[in-house]
Amino acid sequence: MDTKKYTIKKDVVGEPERRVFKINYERDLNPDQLEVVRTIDRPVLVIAGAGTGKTKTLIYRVAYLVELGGNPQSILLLTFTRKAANEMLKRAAALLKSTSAEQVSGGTFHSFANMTLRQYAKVLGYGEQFTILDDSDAADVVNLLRTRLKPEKKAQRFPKKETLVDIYSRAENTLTKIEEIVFKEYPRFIEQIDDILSLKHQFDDYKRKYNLMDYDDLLKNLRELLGQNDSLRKAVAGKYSHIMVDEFQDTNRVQGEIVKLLGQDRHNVMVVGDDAQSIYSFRGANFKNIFDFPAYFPDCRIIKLTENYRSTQGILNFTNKVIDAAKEKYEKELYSRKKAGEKPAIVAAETENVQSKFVVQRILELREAGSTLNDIAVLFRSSYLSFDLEIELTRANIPYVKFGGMKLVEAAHIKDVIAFLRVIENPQDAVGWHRILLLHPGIGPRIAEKVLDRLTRRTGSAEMKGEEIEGDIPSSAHDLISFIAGEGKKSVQPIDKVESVLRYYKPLMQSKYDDYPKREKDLEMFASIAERYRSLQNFLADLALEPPTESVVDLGEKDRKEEQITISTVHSAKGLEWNSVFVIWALDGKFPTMYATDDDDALEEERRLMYVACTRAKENLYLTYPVNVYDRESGRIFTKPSRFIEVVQAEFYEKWNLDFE
DNA sequence: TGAATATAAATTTTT
DNA sequence: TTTATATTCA
Repeated sequence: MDTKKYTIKKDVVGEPERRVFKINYERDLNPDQLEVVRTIDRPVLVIAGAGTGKTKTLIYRVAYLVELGGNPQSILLLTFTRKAANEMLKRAAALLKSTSAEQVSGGTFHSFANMTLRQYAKVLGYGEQFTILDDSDAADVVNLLRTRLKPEKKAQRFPKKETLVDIYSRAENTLTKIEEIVFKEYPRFIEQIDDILSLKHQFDDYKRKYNLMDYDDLLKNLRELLGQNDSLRKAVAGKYSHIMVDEFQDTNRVQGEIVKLLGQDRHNVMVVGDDAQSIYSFRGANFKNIFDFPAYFPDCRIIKLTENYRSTQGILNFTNKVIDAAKEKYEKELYSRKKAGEKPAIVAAETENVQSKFVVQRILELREAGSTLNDIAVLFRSSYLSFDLEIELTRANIPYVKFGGMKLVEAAHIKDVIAFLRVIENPQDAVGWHRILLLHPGIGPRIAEKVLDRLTRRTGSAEMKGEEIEGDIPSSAHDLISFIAGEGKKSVQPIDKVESVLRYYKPLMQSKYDDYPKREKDLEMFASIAERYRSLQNFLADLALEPPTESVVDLGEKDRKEEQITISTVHSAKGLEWNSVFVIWALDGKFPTMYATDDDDALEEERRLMYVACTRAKENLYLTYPVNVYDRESGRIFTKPSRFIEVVQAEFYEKWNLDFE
């Protein structure tokens, strides 16, 4: 009997002509975008300039895969922020007129790492109920260890705890040696390199001992997990038919490695990025990941998106010039078919307050002219630069949300409450213990450590009882210990535990802070967030990984106001757009910040930051700066506009001179 | 003498 | 708002 071999081609489902799609991809997308959407059988690198419909293309690709019959859960979307991920999923669902796109897997690298590690922590010798340390927690641990080291070292000045954490974090994220980081970035501490290194070891040991992971550990451990165990990597990566990574220029080397490992077997990775918008190198991001991608995946297709749908040609001419001066980049000149529009305006104000008044008045005029407040944003380099403006906005009754800067979970009183919860969840959490012990009158660092010492000796065994801690410690410490022990035993919803903690904490807070009524509102806010959770562990993980992004001041009042302008740091404005954008403090010394002016790489990053800021604008762009600023720190007077504006020829902008009535 | 509290100084950007 | 230093208290 004859047998004949007959093969069904892999991409028969991929042939668009044969299927009827709900979405008309040819009509909605330009040829480049269409190619991105339809290239689903190999790695893809998309170089997408600002405003070129990057998000739209990603959404359409998700929709396309789902329409081809793909299971949404097997699509993994790694984005930079949860805000971005949610936004994307919502839009994809709307496009498909179904909710299936909401099932797409995804989140930030850190949350993905958290998810995976909770499952496989044991492989690495961790317990799966590990606690996540945020930056300031990590700094607290380092500080704890540092003070133990200190007594003999008092003569020399040793790096501050934040500096130490920064050094360690950079080393991890860029896969370089601590020695090298110190040598390059902090030469003044070279002599103390031995202490810095040994402290790092103690830090690592400590985290392991108490089952703690900081942000860097999440990534490092995920990479280790995928890199060292073939079958495990196949199990994790095998869950996904397609992997897409947004904002690839802002990934660091460890994240880059993770992407490689995930795509190693199936070559099913698509990454999107714009080297001109890389603004997170201070966190170890390396836009060279973009250049490395084709080297690692030689079969990848590179697609550039250069048609800009966001800004008028007038704004593009300006922003193209700003980025032109950059040293190393993928060449691409953005163009737009929108009308020429107004040229960007550069406005010199006499003082900071005049600058604020100008912005306020202009906002009111734009509103008169029919713009909604939601279409207006004010951007700045550093969060403190908006203080004066905020006062003027309030005075003029213009509602606003602020992004960037201090977040709810960073406020001291919220951190206190979180520390209580963490200790209840994980009694081994020494950092948490330390913090809540110090809240009690009569307990300072010394006594706190004494108590901790006795506690940790005990926690190895079953439960702890306040009475067992004998000796000369204040009765308030006994009260605290029995309170925690009591709460730990209860099996109730997270919100109930929060309520008990608040009852216990409020008197302490009132004696510690004079402005406690204001803080009580934050606590209520916090409790209402807790209500959404069914597990304390998830609640705490989310607080560390995906905290509410709005700043403290706005959270409570948010829902009252329908229309509001956005004020934001440039970093937090990434990926967003508005009709009218004000960039305030475009002053040399503030933007670029003077910390960057003697470092070429840092300066390049500042330039890209300015580029990101200006490309947020669709129609109106205003750059303002006060001309007479005395900087207390450096003792210098700043008078010149940002050097990034200075290089642009005068024909590409208008200069406005302010006059008074 | 050691430890808690009062006082003074300083502050980029974020998962 | 937090962190290093000076001062006061036990």
